Amino acid sequence: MKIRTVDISSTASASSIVFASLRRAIIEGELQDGAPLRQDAIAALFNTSRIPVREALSRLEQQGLVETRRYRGAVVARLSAKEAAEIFDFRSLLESEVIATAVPRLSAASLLEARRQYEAFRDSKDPYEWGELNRGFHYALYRDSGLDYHLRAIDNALDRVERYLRTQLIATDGHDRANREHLQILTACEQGNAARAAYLTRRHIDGAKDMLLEFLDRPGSASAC
Amino acid sequence: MKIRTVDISSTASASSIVFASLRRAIIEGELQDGAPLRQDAIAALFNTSRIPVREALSRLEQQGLVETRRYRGAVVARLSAKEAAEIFDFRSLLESEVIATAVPRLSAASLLEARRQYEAFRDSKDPYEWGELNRGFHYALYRDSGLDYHLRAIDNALDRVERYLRTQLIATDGHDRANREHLQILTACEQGNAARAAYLTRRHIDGAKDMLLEFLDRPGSASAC
DNA sequence: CATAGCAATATTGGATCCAATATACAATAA
DNA sequence: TTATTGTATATTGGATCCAATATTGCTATG
Repeated sequence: MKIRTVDISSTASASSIVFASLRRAIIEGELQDGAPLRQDAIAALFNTSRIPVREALSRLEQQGLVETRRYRGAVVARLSAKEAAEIFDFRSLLESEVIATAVPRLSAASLLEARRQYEAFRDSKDPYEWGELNRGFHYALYRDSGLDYHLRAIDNALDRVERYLRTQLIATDGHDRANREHLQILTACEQGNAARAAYLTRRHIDGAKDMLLEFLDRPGSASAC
Repeated sequence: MKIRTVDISSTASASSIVFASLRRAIIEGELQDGAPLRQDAIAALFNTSRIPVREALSRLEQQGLVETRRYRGAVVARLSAKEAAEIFDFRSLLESEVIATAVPRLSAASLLEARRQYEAFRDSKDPYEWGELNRGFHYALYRDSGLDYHLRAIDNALDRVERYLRTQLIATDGHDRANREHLQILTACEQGNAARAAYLTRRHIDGAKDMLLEFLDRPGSASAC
């Protein structure tokens, strides 16, 4: 049959919808650090009961995006400069490895997709799109590595720091710089130079870390965004 | 006051007890691959309702230890040889980095603890202790790195493969080999040789991966343990 | 006899209700 | 007035109940 099908058994449950929405709200910075997450309030927002909310919160906690204290509720997880720095180091290590694995296997389709995402990121003026577009660019260059477990770990790590990354991109010339570096990485990939792609990726992330830390140190930038 | 106190606010909730117990049962291989996890049955075991069980299951799913299909329930997550291999590569990358960071900061207490754990692992005859003792040894050498995020990722990765590791340790001379390698790593750490500790750790994990894959390929060993 | 259709059962997802705990605030005593 | 105690309210954790879906087994029909 030639009809477009949907796997109904995998339609979203209430708890997965709440989970996805809260996750997005947190990584986009809409819910600020330390903001309390009241089960009742969230349940009311989604017109559901507290049960799916609690399930979503426990998943978010497992992922490190919220912190829960018994009988006191959940808050958006805070991130110290030290933790942020560590997560950037984590990404640097993993992403350079992943791209080195991917480059020899890169399909033409993935390269094309990467270029498309590169241009979309370059041309976007909306900081709230940057997170997705940035992920799209890097993911296009990573996916042919076949390292799914690594990719999930990278995604989780990005979830933790994305909002800080955005504030830094907004407040500095980070967007221009990211564009230049993306183009370099893309070029290395197109040339099949895995070592160079890995090196550039490492520098890309290390540089972002340094800029972020410098930015966080700057007085008055603590609670930006 | 001189009374022995307990932080009551951090006593365990039902769901966290169920979570910890199920996690242990899975990583120890007591619950086999693909085994169904019936909410009712588990709730009865713990003399509780299904609510904490569901929360525990959703946390375990987030961690990749169980797979859930809507309205069909949860099963212990299966692990293909390919995924297992990737997780070993993941550990290899992270653990060598972490130990390299830790070595220059290793305290005497941590070295002593590592030696204690090394001996306990060496002298243990009970394969079901090996997992904990192995973690104890490595963790003692990692903890001074201060890389908590990395350590959590390593723990999660180990959770996924520990039961396969044990079957392989039992069925081959893996325990002896691990002991020899542990001693080498420990010695390098005591000598403050970070690069060598990292190199040995990488080889330790890569070697375990190779032995496991070879073991899994061997006909008839598929559903061992 | 094999198979489609249907009913009965099992199981999960979610809603509502109750108990345990924390927080805010008023009352009281030094 | 200020610290302390008691109380009311808010909030979470868990139990029970109901609805939605999957699975199983039976029946009827070709």
